[in-house]
Amino acid sequence: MELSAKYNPSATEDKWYAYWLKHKFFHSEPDEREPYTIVIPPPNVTGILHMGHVLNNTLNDVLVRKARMDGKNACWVPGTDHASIATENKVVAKLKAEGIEKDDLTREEFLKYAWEWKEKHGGIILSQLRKLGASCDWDRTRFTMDSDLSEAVINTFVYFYRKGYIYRGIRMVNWDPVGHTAVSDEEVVHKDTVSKFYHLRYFISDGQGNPTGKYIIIATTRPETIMADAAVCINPEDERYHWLKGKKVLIPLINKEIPIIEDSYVEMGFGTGCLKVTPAHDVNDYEIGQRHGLPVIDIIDDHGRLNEKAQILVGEDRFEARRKIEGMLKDAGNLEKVEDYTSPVGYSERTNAVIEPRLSMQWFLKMDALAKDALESVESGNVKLIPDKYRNTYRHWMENVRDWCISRQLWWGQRIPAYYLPDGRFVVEPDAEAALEAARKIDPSITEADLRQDEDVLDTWFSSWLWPISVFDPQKPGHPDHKPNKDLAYYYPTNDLVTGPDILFFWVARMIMAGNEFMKDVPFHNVYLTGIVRDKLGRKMSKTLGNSPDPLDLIAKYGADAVRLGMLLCSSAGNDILYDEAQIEQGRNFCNKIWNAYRLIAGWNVDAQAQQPQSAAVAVKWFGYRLDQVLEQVEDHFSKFRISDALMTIYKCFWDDFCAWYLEAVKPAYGAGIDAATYEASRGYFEALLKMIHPVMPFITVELWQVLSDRKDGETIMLLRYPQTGKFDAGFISSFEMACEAVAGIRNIRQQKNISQKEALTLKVKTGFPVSTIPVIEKLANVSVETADSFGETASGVTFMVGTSEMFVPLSGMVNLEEETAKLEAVIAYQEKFLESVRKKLSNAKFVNSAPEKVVALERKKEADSLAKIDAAKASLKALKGE
RNA sequence: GGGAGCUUAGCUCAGUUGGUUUAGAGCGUCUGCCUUACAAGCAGAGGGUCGGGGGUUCGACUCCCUCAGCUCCCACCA
Repeated sequence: MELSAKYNPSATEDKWYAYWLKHKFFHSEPDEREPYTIVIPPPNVTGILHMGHVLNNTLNDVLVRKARMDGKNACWVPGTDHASIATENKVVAKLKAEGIEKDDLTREEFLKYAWEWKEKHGGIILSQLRKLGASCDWDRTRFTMDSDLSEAVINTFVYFYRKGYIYRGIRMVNWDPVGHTAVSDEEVVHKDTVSKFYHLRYFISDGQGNPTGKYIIIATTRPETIMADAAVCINPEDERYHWLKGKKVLIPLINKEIPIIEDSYVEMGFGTGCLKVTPAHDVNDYEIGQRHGLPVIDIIDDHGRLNEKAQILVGEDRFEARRKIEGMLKDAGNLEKVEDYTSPVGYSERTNAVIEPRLSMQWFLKMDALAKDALESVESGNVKLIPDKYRNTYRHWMENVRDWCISRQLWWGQRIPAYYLPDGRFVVEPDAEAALEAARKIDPSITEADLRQDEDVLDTWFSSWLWPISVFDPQKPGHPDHKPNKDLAYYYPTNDLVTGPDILFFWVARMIMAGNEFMKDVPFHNVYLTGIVRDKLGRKMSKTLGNSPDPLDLIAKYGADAVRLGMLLCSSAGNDILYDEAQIEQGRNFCNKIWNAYRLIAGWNVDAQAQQPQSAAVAVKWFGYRLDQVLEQVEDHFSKFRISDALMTIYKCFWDDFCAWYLEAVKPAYGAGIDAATYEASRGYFEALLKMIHPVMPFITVELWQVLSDRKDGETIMLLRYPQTGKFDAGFISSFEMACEAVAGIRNIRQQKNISQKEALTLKVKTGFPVSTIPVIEKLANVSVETADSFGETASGVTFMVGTSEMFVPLSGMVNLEEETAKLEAVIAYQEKFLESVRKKLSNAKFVNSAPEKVVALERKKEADSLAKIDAAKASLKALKGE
């Protein structure tokens, strides 16, 4: 069989993915094995794959594939999130492009469009995950708006309502004027924003509504809201303004009279010390207003435009109004000055619109009890956050949590199951029928037509917090007493969750709450928090910067395995990842390395007559031990979620140990056959390595495993047991390492002296050097090794050290006396200095007395080794000089 | 404003209860090689006073204090 010198991923990936699907290798059903469960962080149903998904899902897949090969019943549940606000925005935008306004549609009509969009574009991301090799149990794919999952959400709402945790009330909420909905505190991103600080003159009223000549100056960033002012507030301690007490001032432009009030909230040192109080449009002002019984004048509508209550600039967008009112104030003589000012401004995470604090009727879920339990779950270690540093952040959040605003003024999502009677009272029931029944208990004359369901839907996270439960048993949420079905009983709690720290509170904390509430158990035990993928300059990936590559392009160019390896190489938990295409190239190069190792092995012909050369026997023995040693390290890394360390350990084992040393040591001469023992051992090692690499690089390992022997249809490497570590002889391994150092020493000499590898040399080693590995030195360095007590006439030749062993290569006529002398003198100088520092330590009584014996013994060994090296170098020097 | 974290080779990072030589890896760099598995490769080499300063200790990259720089999270100062 002719094999190309390069691995071609595109020829193999789709083929094997189809094979896996055909045989349902990813599918899991409860059985007697130990389960290993991961639920996918459900991507937005309309989302497309980006680098963050690649990182996250590669990590998930590595964990799942490893667990599967560890003999566990691995189940990775995939699915998508309906992402109410994001999806609704996309649908609105799409309709707008077609000339259809959402406002012109009924709820039903809009939802029809939305579902059409979902059917058409939804789930694209799931098919993209297949390109990446994700081993999800696709038969279990769920969507947060599947009818039974939606039911679970409604039941949960009813449950918490009956428990007294859900209430309705007028609150100052974060209004998103682009999404036309309230958003939760967590969905508001504060960013320092450059704006203007307007200093406005508010004239004192003469009591008849006319301005006197006196005025006060008020500093504000939002002059467009002055029409909603209800008072001007000063600090009661502020002597500068005592003369104002009891007076009234006039709002510029509309000349409305408002009182001066006093409240200690006002900082005397900030701004002018006078605060305009606008209860409808600022959280603090609202609270001041409450304390002083001020009216709430809401002058901004759902779209962020001034309404008729503003009296002026009606219909203008708030920012346009700000711009215009500046001129109006100036013309009217009310503008004292304008300064540049930077202040934190809240933005909507979803739409990036500036949040408008606004009073409205919303639904809230009480958080204190839920948060207390969720905090305990993490504090007790029942849920481990990896890395651990997030525990502090988590605690801080949980201890300061506020009630969760769960209603959204949207149509896409689960509609709140509250039904209003004509008189405004309401009932909360799972469906309209039950609602009617309940309503009739209040008023027997109520008919179906009298009941009106709440227009709002629930926050997306109010469905995704049930995800680890509802994907298995949608009956359970909302019914803590319901007996879990077979799946839920088997798979819950899940094992690990891989997600980004940005949704630690949105999602992770709330899943823990829901788990505690409905399952009396946490939803997972380990939360692996990835970093954010950035470009190599450290910038966040974004569409506007254009610095975000399309993962599918990368997969097409380098192969899925290369992309996976590239992402993982630099990803320690919790650290941001600086993405660089060079890492993907490294992944591709590794694929080629594996591929070519296979080409070598596959090209060997067994010679039944051939005896195993000693060099091969030594290498076979060594690599067996080495593999066990590496596996021990790999398992240790995996157990601590040090995925990139595990990966690098395997990478080096394959590239350095296996290819550079093992294969070179056992490789027969060109055209010669290989003995059967070495051949079988090599194939076995190669197969073991394929298994070790498989969780990270599923495609190439499958491709090669399938052709390594005759495989039957339905066989697969992905269900084989991961290699197990065994006892290894560490002493033999270090003897082999000494041999490798000797080889490197000779290669070095060859390079310096320009001696071809083909030219055989003699290597003299002192008695005591481990003889077992000498055949490997002879083969790899092309030398014949002689052992001797002393090197005798060493006048022409080069010495070097391997550890404390002295080595000598006779090279008549090629030795530069000065060079060799200088080298040896440098060694002696270095060692003497080192020896001095060691002896200083050893002569310190405090050190010898208080340091552990082990450490002291080590220092003594250092001393002895250093002495040996100095002696050897001095002897060589003497010989060199012919003394 | 409050809190957390980071600062180790040109780059990205390890460094696991303070002690395996005078600190490691991958990538990049430099030198020599197209040696019949692999030039996307092979062989070799160079590169760091562990951010600055102080302290604790027989011993500090590791613990404490302090200064500087960076990052993230939380936050209603108009």
